[in-house]
Amino acid sequence: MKYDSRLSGILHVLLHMADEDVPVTSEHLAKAMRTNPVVIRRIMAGLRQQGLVRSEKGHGGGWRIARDLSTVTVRDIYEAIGSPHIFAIGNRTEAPGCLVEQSVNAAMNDAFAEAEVLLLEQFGKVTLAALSADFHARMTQRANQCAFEDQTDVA
Amino acid sequence: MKYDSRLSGILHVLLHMADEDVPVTSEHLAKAMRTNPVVIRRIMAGLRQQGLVRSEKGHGGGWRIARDLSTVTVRDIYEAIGSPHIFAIGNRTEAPGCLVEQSVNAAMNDAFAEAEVLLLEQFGKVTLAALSADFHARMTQRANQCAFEDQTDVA
DNA sequence: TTTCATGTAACTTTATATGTTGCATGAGTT
DNA sequence: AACTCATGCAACATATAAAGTTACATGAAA
Repeated sequence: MKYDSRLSGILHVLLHMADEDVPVTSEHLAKAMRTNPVVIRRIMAGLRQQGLVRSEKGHGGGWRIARDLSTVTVRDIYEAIGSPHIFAIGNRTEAPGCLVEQSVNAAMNDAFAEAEVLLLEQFGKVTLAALSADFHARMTQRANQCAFEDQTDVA
Repeated sequence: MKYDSRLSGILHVLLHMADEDVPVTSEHLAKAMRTNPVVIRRIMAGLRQQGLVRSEKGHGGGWRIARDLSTVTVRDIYEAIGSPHIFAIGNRTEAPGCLVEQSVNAAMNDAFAEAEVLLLEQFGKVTLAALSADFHARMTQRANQCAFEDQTDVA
């Protein structure tokens, strides 16, 4: 199955950025995430529009987080990237005139709607600050690996 | 966006079948759903393994529902087709050694897990009998169109 | 003015759900 | 027995969207 990994990818990138005092380049982030700099820019472009990150060109340029981590939730990020569809299994829409289809869709939509509400509530409870704290807790536990710089080789 | 429409497609097909006393051919179902008979057979093959439907070859053959509609829930169907992934947005798994990734995944997985439980609970409450009843209620309301046979032209 | 980094459009690749063809198998009909 | 109809199934083709890539323009710092 194929996933739209933008959300977790973005969270990943933001947490890496949060641990840097200087702007981080797309290339650096791309290496850490084993992807392409352009993909990073594409992801970040949307977030910049929402004021979540800033970009700087030229020497010493790169990406910086624009807001306090404690004021941004996973839900904010989700909405900043355009609230993509959450579910992989959806309703057929090919025969909207069919009453059977309408009955099925009605039942399914109710279920999906409730699950979506719950999921977004959960997302709303998780701040980037909390994620960062969790990450640092893991870091001290296993003081061995990771940290952003290592990602070039490891991640 | 692209959906895995198997679940709603199957529900659709089953409800159509439920309204027929004789076996329904793959070709008939395919026309009703504007798809290919082979696609129908592919879908139904899994359900037959679970004992939800029966198939008969040759003259007068086709598909028949094997169980009482009131004993089958949407959740049963979902599980019968192999419990496909529910969410379109998932976790990256490309850097499992990265602690940032682990933190992100942990938080996301919790949220997803809760939403999944809720969704499946909802699915478990909806029987095929209930869906069928809802369909028939719509039928009597708008007595004009639909019914299975019409699907050849309309649906 | 050279270097470095983002900005963006256009294109390519890849994954996968879906659609299609062809033929084998088995059940009923004539 | 021969014929027709339907499923069973493998193999191949198509469509679509995410992800990756290339190329070049723009702007900032050295």
